[in-house]
Amino acid sequence: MTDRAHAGRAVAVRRGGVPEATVARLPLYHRVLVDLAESGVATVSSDALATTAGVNPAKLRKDLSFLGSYGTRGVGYEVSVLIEQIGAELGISSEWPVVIVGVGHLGHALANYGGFASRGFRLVALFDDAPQLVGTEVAGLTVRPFADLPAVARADGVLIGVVATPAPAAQQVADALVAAGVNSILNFAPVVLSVPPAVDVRRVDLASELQILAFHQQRRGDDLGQVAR
Amino acid sequence: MTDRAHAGRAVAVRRGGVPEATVARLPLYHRVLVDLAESGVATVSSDALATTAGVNPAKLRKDLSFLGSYGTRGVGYEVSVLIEQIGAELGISSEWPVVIVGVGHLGHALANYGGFASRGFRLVALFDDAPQLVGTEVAGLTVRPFADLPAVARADGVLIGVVATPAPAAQQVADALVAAGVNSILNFAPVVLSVPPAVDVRRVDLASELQILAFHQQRRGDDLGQVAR
DNA sequence: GCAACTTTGTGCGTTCCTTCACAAGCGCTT
DNA sequence: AAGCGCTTGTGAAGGAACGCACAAAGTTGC
Repeated sequence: MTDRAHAGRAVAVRRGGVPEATVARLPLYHRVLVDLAESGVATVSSDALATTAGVNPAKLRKDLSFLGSYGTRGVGYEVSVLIEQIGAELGISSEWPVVIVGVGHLGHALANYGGFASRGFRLVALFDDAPQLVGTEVAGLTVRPFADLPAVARADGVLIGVVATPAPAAQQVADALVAAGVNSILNFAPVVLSVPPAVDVRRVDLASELQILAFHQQRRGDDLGQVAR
Repeated sequence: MTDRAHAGRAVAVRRGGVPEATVARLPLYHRVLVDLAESGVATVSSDALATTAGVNPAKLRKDLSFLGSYGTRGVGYEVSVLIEQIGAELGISSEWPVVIVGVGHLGHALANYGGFASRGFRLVALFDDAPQLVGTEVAGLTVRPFADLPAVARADGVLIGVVATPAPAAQQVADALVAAGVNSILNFAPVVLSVPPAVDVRRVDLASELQILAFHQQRRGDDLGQVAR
């Protein structure tokens, strides 16, 4: 999973010491809960919520227990309360300024992704150096040349950046992001970024995901003595 | 019934028993190794490879040991051998036919992703029901109406599908994929898909990834006594 | 006010994963 | 051919995560 050993020893169950595995599931719970709320559901049991989210009920309860005790025995959880508590834990209350670098198809897709605001993010700028893109408007923002990054980053206090460039450009983009004070990077380029230890990088890679699926698929096939056609 | 039944524990580490955590890292190693090979590197030590991939050297060696013993003590690993062995384990040798449903910006980005062929995948069809898209050519393929899915899936033996539609359409797309014999789904839509137990779904969600980053960012800020924003 | 019922919160055993540390093995040098 | 330096492969220890199972705690109905 993640071997981002944050602070090394801080993982102990201190105040706010939510296990990494739990953190990774909180956004999922949040999403499911918001959907429930929109469907008019006011209260939900751990069993029902766990089924919807596709996890084990006991695991769900334990995850939620790290945030505090917000359930009512015999009844369940109030959806709105959970949404608020998970949101608080994830920092949705504050509004994180985010920049996207690279406005190809992927950058477009990300920029037009509707869920930024409702999840605590504000897209503040799009960068790309392609002349035919600079100056055009995408998702209500004007695409700016990458050279503008430092100014924007400092002006808006940007700490989170998304790399959606082709692989060859990714490393130097990351370097520039780090130099501009960004220390959380979401990397969609199929390369391993080299950054200072203080910078947190998450990598999202289509091919890796497909290969993991293919591995399981292959194993299933082997078990049945079948051959992938 | 399987080896698992009459084997206490050792067999779990035997042929085909690669731990899930290791499987998730193999594509990363593969990618790094291919990059090394293209740079003309012929041999690499676990330390060097681990540094490049950003993992612990011992973990890397243990991961590789599940595939067999392909290193030379005192020297390291031959890059080409590792690429081949990891490829074999991941099923890169065979060529998995893949379909993408949804040809918006994200679908475009995925379709134009160059790494399919080199990683054992062959993109066989793109589906979208938008009239202005059907019939157009994307990434060398003609976009087809979603109704064509069953025919294509059976003709090509498609077992892996990518959902790149907006959230509201995702569930029914998934249902159709399953009905057409697809049992590995990569889901980019921000919803939890409900599928039969035999179907393997992996979810890739921009917002979740950002929220995990934000959580760590927030925790770092808290540690320093800072306030977000 | 009490009993029956429901659901949470969690202690505990189990499994999985990670990391350390070192013996075994290989090539190079002398 | 023997010793030296380097790197792999892995035993073992320590953590982290999972999930069962149940007591605690609340609600509902009478």
